Amino acid sequence: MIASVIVDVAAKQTDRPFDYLVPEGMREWIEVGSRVAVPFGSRLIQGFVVALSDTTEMERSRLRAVDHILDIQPPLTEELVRLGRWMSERYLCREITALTAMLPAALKAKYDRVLACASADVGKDRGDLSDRAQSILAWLTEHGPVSRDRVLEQFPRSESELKHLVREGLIVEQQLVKDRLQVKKVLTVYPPEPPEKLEEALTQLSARAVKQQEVLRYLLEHPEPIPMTELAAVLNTTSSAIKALAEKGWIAIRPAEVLRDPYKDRQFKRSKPLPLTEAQQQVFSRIREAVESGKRHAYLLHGVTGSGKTEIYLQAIARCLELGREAIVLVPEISLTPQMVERFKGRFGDLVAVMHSRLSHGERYDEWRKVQTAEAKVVVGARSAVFAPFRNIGMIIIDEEHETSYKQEESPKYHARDIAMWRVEQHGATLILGSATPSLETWRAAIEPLSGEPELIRLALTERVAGRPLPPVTLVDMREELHSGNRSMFSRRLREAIEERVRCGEQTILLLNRRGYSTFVMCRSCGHVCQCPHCDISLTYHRYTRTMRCHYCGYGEREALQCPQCESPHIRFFGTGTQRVEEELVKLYPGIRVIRMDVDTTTEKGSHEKWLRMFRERRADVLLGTQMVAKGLDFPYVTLVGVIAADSILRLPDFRAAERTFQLLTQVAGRAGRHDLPGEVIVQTYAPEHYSIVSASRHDYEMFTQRELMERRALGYPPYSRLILITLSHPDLTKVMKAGETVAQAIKRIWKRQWDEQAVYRMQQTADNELTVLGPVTSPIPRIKDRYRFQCMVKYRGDAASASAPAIVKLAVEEAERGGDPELQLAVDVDPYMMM
DNA sequence: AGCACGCCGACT
DNA sequence: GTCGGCGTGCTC
Repeated sequence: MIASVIVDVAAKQTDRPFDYLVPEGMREWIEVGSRVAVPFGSRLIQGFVVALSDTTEMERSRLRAVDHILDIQPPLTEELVRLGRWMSERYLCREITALTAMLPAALKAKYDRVLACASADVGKDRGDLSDRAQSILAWLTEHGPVSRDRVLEQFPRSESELKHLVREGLIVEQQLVKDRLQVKKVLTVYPPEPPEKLEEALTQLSARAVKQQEVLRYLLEHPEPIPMTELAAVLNTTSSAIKALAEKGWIAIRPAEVLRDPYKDRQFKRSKPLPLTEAQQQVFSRIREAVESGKRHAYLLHGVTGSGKTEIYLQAIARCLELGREAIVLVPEISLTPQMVERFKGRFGDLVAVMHSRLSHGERYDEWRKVQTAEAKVVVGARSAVFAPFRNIGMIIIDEEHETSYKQEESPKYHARDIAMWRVEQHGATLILGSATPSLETWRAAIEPLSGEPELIRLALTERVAGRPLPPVTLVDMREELHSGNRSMFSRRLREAIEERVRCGEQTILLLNRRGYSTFVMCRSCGHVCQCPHCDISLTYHRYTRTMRCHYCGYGEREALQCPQCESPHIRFFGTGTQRVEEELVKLYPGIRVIRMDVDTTTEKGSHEKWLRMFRERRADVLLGTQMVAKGLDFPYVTLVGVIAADSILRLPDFRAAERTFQLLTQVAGRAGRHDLPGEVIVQTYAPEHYSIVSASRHDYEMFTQRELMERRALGYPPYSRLILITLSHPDLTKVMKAGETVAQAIKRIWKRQWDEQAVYRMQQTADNELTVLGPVTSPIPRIKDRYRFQCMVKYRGDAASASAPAIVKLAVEEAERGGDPELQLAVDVDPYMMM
């Protein structure tokens, strides 16, 4: 039997399967998806089995054998292996990169080499060896098998000596492939078999050993193994009483493996399905029918904030579970709050596995294990949960479908929506994309299909549950504020509104868009802005450390006290950071209780939840923060939402800037007045007439979409085309420009060749096909870490172009790489979100 | 990506 | 004459 293996080396030359013999005894264990250790060159590395067969293209004598299998159960399914292949073609990444992205980090390989003396007397009478070699041998004899790194620590720079000793056969080297996984063990009490033996112990026990008697009686009644701390807790005693029994030999205490459960100490109130409104009911029956059909269906669930989408998800999942199938729910990282988890755990209890980045590696692995072993049937998680290794998926839900965090910005640069579409197809499952403000790509797929049937069917929820109205939105023109002499960042309107809430004990959420308004340091006398010497980016001011830092390369320097250019002392930081807003708030209303949530205050584990809990318990008047306060939060006493500067993203050089502005404003507006108290939203802006701001203030998605689609169509941007961004970087400016030119030319040439060759095929195409290359042009950040950056943008539309664009780009990039310049770096982003 | 192999200059 | 610098090419 031959196993084709994708090896754990993310390089172009090794990005293909390598064939290995499967030893006799391994045949019944090895599967497609198995993680194996294989010899590769002179080392032993990890790999994934992607195919099993009886044939190979290789000369059989040249094959080596699989060393061993690394898991009892394969971590990948056959479906996920195929998905990996597809991703590598679609996103132009290495196959191993795609496969690794599907697994918890705990399964990432760790390599270790262990050295030991070949025999005990090996160092004796070897006058031919160097002194150092002899002392290494002596040391190894004493310390036994030791990792190679440890030996090198003890004897620095002795690599060649070690190699020599191994070759001479004096030292044996063993290579290990391990994972980063730490299995958690707790001391567990094991009663004897049969437990009746304990009765004898009871008679022999001293009458004074009350606690020990209690322990025995408890174990007689509950003879299953129990963690020692838990036993001690139930009986209100300490481990010493239990240990005493173990010492007498009546019971055994052994460490046992446990799965970490990050939510084990929390009680989840069991919830029952809520009655649905008529609108909800209509939507639900459509989805239920789809799930019951067992065929692929895809829906856009377009519901205003507070329209009860989550309840529909819950009931649809319940139906899915009844049919014996599994469900995946994706939620943006930022809204994966305890509240959110509680809703799912409350309904489905232990059938739910939760996956998000705030879990430790171990916790994450254990949640993943629950899915793998089919102990869990529902996964609620952020982006990467779309790879949950289920075998019979009935439904995938992507909540807040428009969120940009579904796009991974590192390789593999996948979009969870694409992956979900692919998997739904494989499983004959139902896909639900939920949003109040669908992305334009999704909207168009539902409303304005390119040809024939729409890819998505739109289901709408236009009313909030219980008929609560959407809060009125007031736009405040900040230019007018300035003209009438108000130079503070708060308009009079917002100031009064906050004051009123504080007075009557209600709460306020304040949103500050930090992007585009970061705190740069500028000289007021000559206008000089402090910049990073390695990147073309202004430095960001950090108040507590009194430093200026570069967000791209980490460069930092002391705060400038005078202008480096004109030596004026009038240098200070600018921009509206959350800290400044907080300061001004406190100045305006002494004693006001403000919770500030931004990167600075939420890095610590659990701090995010801590702040939100504080706010929920009304121990603060104002919750002030960046984007993270805009999403998904639900606080009954919040009756005011203020947006400090609505248009800060609007000016970014990004064709999605208007869409992002609209989405953010709509989301944040939805935070007010979600319960019995009516809400109000105040939006401060310098562009009160911009359509994204006007339509958001009217809660009018269609008005926005209509206008925005017009703009996109006129400029040929997505969803009327698709993009591939190629970024090139090099320390040498001329070389990167030249490489960019090579790539652009190659793409044009290959496309033209295909076009000519496929003239017949083209005739059959109904949609017009087009593929153009923009650039090379300087990247929006022209230099990072002393490397110059250029980019080419490939823009294409039509079926034929869409089918071949990634492959064309791949060929072109390979052509540029063949130039052989090791300093040249190329990065490809298919369907990019960040144009930087 | 590692790692071995191999071919040239500076040392015991 | 050997050690060790890093350029080349391969890994089933």
